[in-house]
Amino acid sequence: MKVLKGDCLKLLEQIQDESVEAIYLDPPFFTEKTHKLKNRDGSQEFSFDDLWGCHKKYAEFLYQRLVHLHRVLKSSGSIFIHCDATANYLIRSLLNEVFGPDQFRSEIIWYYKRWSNSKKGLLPAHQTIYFYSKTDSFTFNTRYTDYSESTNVDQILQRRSRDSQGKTVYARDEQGEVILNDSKKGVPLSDVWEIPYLNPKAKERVGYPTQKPILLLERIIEMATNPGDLILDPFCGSGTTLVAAKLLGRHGIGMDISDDAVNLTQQRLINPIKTDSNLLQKGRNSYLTADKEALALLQGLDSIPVHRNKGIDAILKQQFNHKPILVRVQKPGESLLESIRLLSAAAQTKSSQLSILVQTQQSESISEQMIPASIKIVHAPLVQIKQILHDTGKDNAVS
Amino acid sequence: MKVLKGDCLKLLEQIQDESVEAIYLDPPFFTEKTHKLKNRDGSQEFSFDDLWGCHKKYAEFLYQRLVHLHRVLKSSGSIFIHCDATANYLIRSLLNEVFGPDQFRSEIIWYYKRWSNSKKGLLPAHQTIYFYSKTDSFTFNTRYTDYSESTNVDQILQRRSRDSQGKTVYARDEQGEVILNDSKKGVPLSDVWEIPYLNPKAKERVGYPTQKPILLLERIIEMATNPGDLILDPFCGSGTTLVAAKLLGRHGIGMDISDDAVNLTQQRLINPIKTDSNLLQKGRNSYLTADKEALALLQGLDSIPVHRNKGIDAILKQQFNHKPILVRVQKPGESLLESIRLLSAAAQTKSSQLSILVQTQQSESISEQMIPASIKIVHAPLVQIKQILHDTGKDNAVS
DNA sequence: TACACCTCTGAATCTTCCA
DNA sequence: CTGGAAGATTCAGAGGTGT
Repeated sequence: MKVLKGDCLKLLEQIQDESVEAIYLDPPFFTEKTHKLKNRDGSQEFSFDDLWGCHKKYAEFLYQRLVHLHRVLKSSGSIFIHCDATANYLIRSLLNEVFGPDQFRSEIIWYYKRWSNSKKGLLPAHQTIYFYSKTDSFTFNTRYTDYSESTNVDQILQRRSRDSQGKTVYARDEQGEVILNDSKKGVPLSDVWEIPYLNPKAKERVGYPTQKPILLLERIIEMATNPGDLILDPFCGSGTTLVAAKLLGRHGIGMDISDDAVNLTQQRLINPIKTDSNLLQKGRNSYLTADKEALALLQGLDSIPVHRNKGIDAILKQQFNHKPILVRVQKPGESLLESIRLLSAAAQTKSSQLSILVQTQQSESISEQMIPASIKIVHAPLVQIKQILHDTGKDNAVS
Repeated sequence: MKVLKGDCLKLLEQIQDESVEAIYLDPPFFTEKTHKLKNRDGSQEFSFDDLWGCHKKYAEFLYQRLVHLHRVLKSSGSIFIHCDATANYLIRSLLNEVFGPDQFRSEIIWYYKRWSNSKKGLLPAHQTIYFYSKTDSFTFNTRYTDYSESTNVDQILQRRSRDSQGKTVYARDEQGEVILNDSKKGVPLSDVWEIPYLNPKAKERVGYPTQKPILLLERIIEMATNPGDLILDPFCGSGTTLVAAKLLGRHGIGMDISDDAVNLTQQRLINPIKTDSNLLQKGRNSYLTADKEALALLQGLDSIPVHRNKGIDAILKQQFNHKPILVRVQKPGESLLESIRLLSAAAQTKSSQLSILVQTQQSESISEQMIPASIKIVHAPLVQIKQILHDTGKDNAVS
């Protein structure tokens, strides 16, 4: 691991041709003031130079460095450029210029959930990483994702058979459930990655403005290099790339023009802290306490699903007496009284004055007095249907 | 709804300045190959004339049209351009030129799950839509989504304030009790949208190469326009934009240079929109299909699921008078009477003497006489809950 | 007009508490 | 003591407000 201080343009001169397996960079973006619009009537002939406009300086800056980066890359090497939303199109053109359009591999979308704000418009929740290789024979380790994470993929993994008309259909067992394929290889990683944003509470955080999650870099490094390979980050900032490289047994060279960045990086390399994302490790589904079946019963209702809370499955968006309206769906094998108890407890802590319990199981009749006034009970279709069958059965003794 | 045949450059001249609220376009992509796709029965063939010799020619082609599109847009209007991965950076530059970089609103990422393992590298699974507005005061209807699974909604409901050190803490009243927030709407929609790719088997599919899911268009239209507004699609293709616009009560103008596209669009607009309507409703409830939704309501019932379009969703294993007991779940956007009619018809052919209808929508009260004796109606939780809210609202005039 | 400061916000962690 | 659930905390980014 080497961390060099200075402008990477100069520092790169010391790096040998074709010596680096992978490059990751998150170049600084110069925010320049907007340029004026020219004639919009379309009368004038279109010129490509216009597109560059005032960004010429920045383009030049990056272009020079990209040329060097291309030079030091091995023929099996790849480059990953992390882009600002305002500059990605610019960087893309430069990459096409330096690496060639044929060497474009992927436009990786890193997306995440984030705090919202009152912005008018869509909440920005992704960043772009361009992936180019130097030649067509580039190092690439295919990575598979767990297919169980996504229900859509489940469908793809369903076993197929032919129906009576000879059409391909999904195979189903006697219960009508789909049968899954045996293959457990998983789904090849796509170019859309959900990786949690570096959380405000994460210990991994070192306070650097554009700090990236180690998990993001790990994925890139594992994908494009093998252990022992050399990785270069010409704008290393807080040094996440090098930390990830070290954790994965790769070599690394970092460069930054700022003293602080270089110091920070060296410090982090001595004692790398990586917060294992609970979310990523266990998967989103591990948080779900309000199970799918329960929420399905509430479909169409204007409600907020509630997880991480045993007593309730949802809160209505509507309020009652300025207090939340809680909803619980009776769970299988749970007595009605137990349901009422759990819901009552939740209602108390949330000072709710109106709660709704969806009864899903037929039960012993319980006295009205055992139901708190603030709890209303509604019946799942199943319960009502069974009641109907029971009633008609009495009249009409045929099963 | 108007569908015009011809090059949109010419056709746009007929459109008044500042008369359109939103524009969606999916311009022909820059590819060397021609898009050709046979209709499923092989009878018809669609083709694009999208052989652009070089980038410059393509850029010029698009630039001229963008200038006109900018002109016809109202000052509160927005434009959405659907981009191919190979051309998005180019289109982005053109938009900056014509609309101005300050009018960039979002880079929308539409992603979907796919299955393929043929390629070395990452599986492409997204497309980009650029969202620019004409001015800063653009029409925008915020849409809300669920909170993340890892979010403790319970906490979100509590009001917060700052303590003496300026740290954020929960607000408490004099008794030390937490103060609750007003009702929450959820999280504003982000710029990353997961929308399933058009299933090759979907009925929606009409055989046009780049057809987009109607759900995608629905989201854009609802976001950027209000009912009665005018929407323009200068490369309307199979007409999904216009269909979505019509279903949402907006006006629309479509243009396409191909006879096939214009005919197809007109056909889709004239034809009963029922299929589209169903699909539109289907998409509204995140990822559950109408089938699954219906089954969810019937969970735990000892029944045999039945394929759709036969008036029924399930047949109970139990019988009544040695005849099957049929179950139908009222579909979104379907009136109760319509449901009864469909179920009755099915009951007749199956000579069922007892059928059950699960009412999922609140409805006008209908007289008992309109319900055949053999049909029993049960209520989905949603209906019962709305009734409770209605009743308590009357007693307790606080929302 | 320009700018500093305050307010509001949701994700996902960290911390505490309880059985 | 331990594991897990419930509760608390932090940050960044946009808008609003006041000087």
